[in-house]
Amino acid sequence: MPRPELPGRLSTDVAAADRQLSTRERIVASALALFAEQGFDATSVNQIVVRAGVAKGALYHHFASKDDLLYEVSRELVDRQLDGMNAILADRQDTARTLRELIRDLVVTTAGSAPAAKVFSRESHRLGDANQARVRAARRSIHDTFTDLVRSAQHSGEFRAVTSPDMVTFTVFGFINELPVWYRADGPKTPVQIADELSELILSALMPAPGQLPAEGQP
Amino acid sequence: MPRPELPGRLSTDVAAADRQLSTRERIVASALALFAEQGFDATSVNQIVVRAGVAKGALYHHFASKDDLLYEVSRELVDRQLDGMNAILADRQDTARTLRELIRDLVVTTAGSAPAAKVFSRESHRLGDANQARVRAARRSIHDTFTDLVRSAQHSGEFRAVTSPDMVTFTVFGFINELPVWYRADGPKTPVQIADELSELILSALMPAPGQLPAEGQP
DNA sequence: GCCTTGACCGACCGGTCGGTCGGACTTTAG
DNA sequence: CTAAAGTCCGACCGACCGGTCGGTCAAGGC
Repeated sequence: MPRPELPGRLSTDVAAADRQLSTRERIVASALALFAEQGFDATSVNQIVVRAGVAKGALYHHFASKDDLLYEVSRELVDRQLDGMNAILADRQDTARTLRELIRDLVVTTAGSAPAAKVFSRESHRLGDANQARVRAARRSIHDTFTDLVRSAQHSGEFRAVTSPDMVTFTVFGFINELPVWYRADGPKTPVQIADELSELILSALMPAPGQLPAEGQP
Repeated sequence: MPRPELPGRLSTDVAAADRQLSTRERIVASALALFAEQGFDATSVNQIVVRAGVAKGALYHHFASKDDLLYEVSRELVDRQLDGMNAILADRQDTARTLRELIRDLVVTTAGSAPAAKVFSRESHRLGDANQARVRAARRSIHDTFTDLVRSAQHSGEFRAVTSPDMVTFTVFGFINELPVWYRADGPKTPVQIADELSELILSALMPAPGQLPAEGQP
């Protein structure tokens, strides 16, 4: 009767940056990277645990299922977007400036979490019903807030009604969702520059005046 | 020794619309529908052949692999886009009008092939290297043509340089790629209306004048 | 010293997957 | 008529999948 090998700590070499992370965090980081590279379904839980340098049991000790792992990744991203939006909406300025800040935050957050954003836009439909509902609700509220902002500014005459408010929202979020596909951190433009160009494009269409933001210390 | 059942024509009830389609076309249609509903990886070749009302062997008689099926779906879509673009570019008008027509064709094509567009934007990265390269090249040429059009119009002064040309392209194609996610054929707007609103938004930002296209029969 | 607890290990399981293949039917050519 | 080519059938295969589970072990309370 062969005596089984004594189990012990694994000694796989995990990326140096992951050394200080907890087991749970290493699992999430591995999963995120692999989901972004290969897609959710094409990634096996074995690949995840090997990359994280843990055993399969560790994964299922921290998460109920592979789906839960996808939810964790999605939740982190959406929470970050939601927090940013609420912070900006908290100290409200004129609509044009608010819109600029909203776009800037969205672009910076998305660019900074490009893998998560890529995974989310590609795989969110693979979430289980309950998790999907939670994430979609948050997502929807972001969309609606954005649309309402444009709508009310068009009503008050601050913006021209070149198009319906939904089209503006779809345009902005279409851009945002596609960003992780082409954005490179070592590309020629910083996220802030990208955001400002997008704002300029949108506001040029929406502002009745030549489209320039009024000077900072306007009387 | 049990005598095996004699193989014969299947008598599954395929959707009436698919009756006149060839076996090959039925397979592609089934695959497309299932990929759009469930995703590429989550769809098994068994599901595809059952829905198409054929046996597995028929699928592998017409296609080398499941990947090939995804390629076929992608290729059809990209070819359609490419053809539309070339037709519009063939009888060249002023840039603004060309851009409008390009956007209109893109929106109409995408809305009309919403399942294929959805599958393509979600799963194109799962294509094998060779097929992926082919499709990406076609895609790239569409992007580049669009960008060049904007760039040259900005150079000549026909368009204002509110943003760099790439941002305009990313904005338009971000919108296009996201369209199959929210577009409903029974929604309040027709594809043409959607296209015209998008054109209006983009051109309002790009045109030096108030942003209105000059009246049709202008003196 | 002993017992509980939470973290983690890894062999193992039932089931499904993409893909194969020998053969049988149908159509076309001669 | 026969032969060859083209089309399609479906049982079968080995690999691999997500998930389970009996266990090990270090730390802390008593």
